Amino acid sequence: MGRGHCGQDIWWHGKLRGCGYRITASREAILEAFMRSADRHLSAEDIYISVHNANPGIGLTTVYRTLEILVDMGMVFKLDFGDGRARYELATAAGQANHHHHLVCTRCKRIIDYTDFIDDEVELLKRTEKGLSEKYKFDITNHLIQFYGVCDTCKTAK
Amino acid sequence: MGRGHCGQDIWWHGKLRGCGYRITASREAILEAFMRSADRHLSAEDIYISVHNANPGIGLTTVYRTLEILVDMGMVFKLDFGDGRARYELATAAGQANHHHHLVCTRCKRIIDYTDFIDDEVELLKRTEKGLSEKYKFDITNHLIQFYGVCDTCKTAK
DNA sequence: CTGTAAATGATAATCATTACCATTGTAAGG
DNA sequence: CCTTACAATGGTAATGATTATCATTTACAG
Ligand SMILES: [Mn+2]
Ligand SMILES: [Mn+2]
Ligand SMILES: [Zn+2]
Ligand SMILES: [Zn+2]
Repeated sequence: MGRGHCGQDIWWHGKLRGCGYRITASREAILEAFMRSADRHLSAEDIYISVHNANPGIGLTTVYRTLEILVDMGMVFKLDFGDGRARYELATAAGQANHHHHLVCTRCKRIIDYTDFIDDEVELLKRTEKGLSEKYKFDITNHLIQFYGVCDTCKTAK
Repeated sequence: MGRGHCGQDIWWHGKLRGCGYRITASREAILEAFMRSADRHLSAEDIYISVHNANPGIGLTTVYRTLEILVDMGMVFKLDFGDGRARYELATAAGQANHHHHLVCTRCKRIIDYTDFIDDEVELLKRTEKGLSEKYKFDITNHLIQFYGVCDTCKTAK
């Protein structure tokens, strides 16, 4: 298990190592950028800029490459909200603290992260996953749930 | 209500007119392409090619433009499966006959349309939509549900 | 400390999607 | 059935996010 310069465990070191990846300054900086703004949906460029403050040497290519492996490993979730660029957020499995789904305004593209699940929602998802994985022999690792509609602002704006 | 050359009603004429759009040969050809392969997830280029057989004059630009208005009108659903191009399918509301969700293999990108468990899901979705639209004042028009995992083939191929 | 393969970054290439603009076609009104 | 206004079209160029290349640097096993 990796340790930071103050001695604390770094949770993601083991994950990277376990998949045969090396621990590098770029990867650390990019993960930190994610944790610094855990509430936003970052584009590759957002991360590139965010990382540049503390570490100007990191190139955009490395950001893309790192994002790809983080997505493959399941640590980061890649999202498409239809604005022409991919968005990324730290992945959280169903049941974890800040697991959430999305409410997308098709008019103004505003995104709302919601966690107000009806209690049954998690329960049903669990059952659905079980049924699907049995019938189709899939190992299900994640899900994406988004509701589309028109937000309050866009409604009243006519 | 529009009528075909044999007298039958054309279901989508009214929808287009209702939104102030004109009935054109391109739009007819594109809708027909969708109906001709209702089971696939077509890219803009797929449609362009499909349409060219019967109507070589239609340009790719028009395909993109038509897709955009069909998506805005809610007749077509735009999907992203992470292969670098948008995919489209005829939209079906929850409750309609062939409404379905997706099972996506993150390894080989295979997509399975599934309708199993839809009844349970639809019931819960209805309640969730109601709760969300009240709390966030959204008019919800659609939803996207995808499960990600590793398919049988990719598992055994290891 | 060293050797080796992974990782990086600058740059060029790719390629899906959009912007432009001159031309054509739809359909409302007479 | 004509006219007319303007929506729609299609060819082409431009855009912009993502990838590919390749020479150089770096992590880390031994
Ligand atoms: Mn989110
Ligand atoms: Mn489908
Ligand atoms: Zn809105
Ligand atoms: Zn697969």
